[in-house]
Amino acid sequence: MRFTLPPVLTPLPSSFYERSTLALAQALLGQLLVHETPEGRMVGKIVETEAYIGPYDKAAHSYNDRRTKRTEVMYGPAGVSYIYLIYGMYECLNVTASQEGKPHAILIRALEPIEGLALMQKNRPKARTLTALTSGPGRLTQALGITRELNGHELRRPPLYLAQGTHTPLPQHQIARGPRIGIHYAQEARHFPWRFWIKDHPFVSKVKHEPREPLR
DNA sequence: CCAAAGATCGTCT
DNA sequence: GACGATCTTTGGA
Repeated sequence: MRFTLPPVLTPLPSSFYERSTLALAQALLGQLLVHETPEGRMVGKIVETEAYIGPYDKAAHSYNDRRTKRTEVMYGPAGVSYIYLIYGMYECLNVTASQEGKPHAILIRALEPIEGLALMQKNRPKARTLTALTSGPGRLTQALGITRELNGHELRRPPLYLAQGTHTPLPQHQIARGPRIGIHYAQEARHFPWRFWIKDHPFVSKVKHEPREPLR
């Protein structure tokens, strides 16, 4: 580890979430996701996000006001976890956004591991490279041990919360944006540039990178 | 009740 | 680049 985090991290306040969904998707870049478990604390820096803006976004679970048991937390206040199972196998973590009644959410797509690397590896024995540990929405939840049990959790207290990153907010020139991943079915919405990532960051998912160091 | 599809990932060719 | 794993959610009969 290149640097050490303080033993106590302070959760971001609720005011952090009070901004437009697209602004929040960018503000989340560089912030820390913290999961405290009996086995230890794991911390990752958020490097990639995607916004889902319910009512008029065909890629969103809440499109066309599809209010169901699953999407219920999207309709609540901002700063709450929305965690669902995808493809019968992987959990995806979102942060709810916008005001109550507006079903917006931001998918966390990739992290850079900051603390608890050994525990993450234990949680994800299939990862053969360092980036395969947390680069992808299904990968990062597995690495940090985040499951649907934490759905609906307010992300301002243990065991799962967000904390301020060291160089945030990031300067605009370090932020890239483009179409979202894996939503080919969403017709016109698949072109919306609602995916954000830290430019040239090696942990961003689904892009060509330099060859990886093997992870033993 | 049943069928279909999915905000993914690892493995194999 | 293709394919299968795996199971919940959803919508329609």
